[in-house]
Amino acid sequence: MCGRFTLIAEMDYIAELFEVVGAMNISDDYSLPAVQMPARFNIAPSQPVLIIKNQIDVVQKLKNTANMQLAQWGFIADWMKQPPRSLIINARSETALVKPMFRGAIEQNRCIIPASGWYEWKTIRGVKQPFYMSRDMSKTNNSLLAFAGVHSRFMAADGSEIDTIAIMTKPAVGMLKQVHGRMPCLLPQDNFKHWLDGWNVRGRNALELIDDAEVENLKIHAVTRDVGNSRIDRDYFIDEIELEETVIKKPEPKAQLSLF
DNA sequence: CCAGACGTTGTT
DNA sequence: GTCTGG
DNA sequence: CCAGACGTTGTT
DNA sequence: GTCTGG
Repeated sequence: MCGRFTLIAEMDYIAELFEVVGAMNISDDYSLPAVQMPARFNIAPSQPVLIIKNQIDVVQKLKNTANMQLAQWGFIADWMKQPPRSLIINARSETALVKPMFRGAIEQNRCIIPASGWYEWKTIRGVKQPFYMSRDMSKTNNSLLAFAGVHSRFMAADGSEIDTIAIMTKPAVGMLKQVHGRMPCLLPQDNFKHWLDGWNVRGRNALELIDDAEVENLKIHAVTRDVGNSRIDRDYFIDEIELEETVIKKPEPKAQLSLF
């Protein structure tokens, strides 16, 4: 699945990638970047994430064009009176069309979450070893990935509003299966516009925009277990480490003794 | 009819 | 084991 | 997603 | 809001 990721690119570079959908990252008075975000090597659930979504309630000239903004990672449906007791960080693409929680958002409130890569943990001989998935720059000239997401504006009991998102997931394909059974849904740049168009593209058609071709251009490597602590964000979290060292150091767990 | 849920992930 | 915080 | 807490008392 | 269980 996708429960931790990175976004390392310059905001200008991200904005450039999303110019195809009209996202410009400028404020309403055109004087400043609308959103700034430092390089992030450990984006965790509950934190603010950068998203691209279509504007539906702004001035007419920007109606249904995309913009960049921040949203909280942890989906809260707009009809909920209270946030769910545990964070909803993912939405299964296989079932989102029929789930009460996601049905509205997959039809009308789709968004894109730009990412430089993501982490998955695999338990190897009792050690929870994180791996980092990112683009292999020898196979592509664009470092950014685009996760498919759903968005919801939640109004809390006190009247305050927050934008929330979940990242869509699907069964892992190709080499990703070696590490984990599920993966984030990826969108090619050509499909950004349709994915975001909740007016003209129905949910079932939007799901067909998810594309596995990008997996061929990914690389996977083991990284430090320090990344598990979401309170820490350091650039070395994405550095490749030798898997043997971390796994071999730990003693083999006691063999399971048969009771019979 | 009302009350209560509404989600995902993993499981050496 | 289970919940909370990030 | 993982890491870390998980409790009470009385207290200058 | 909408569905399920009782």
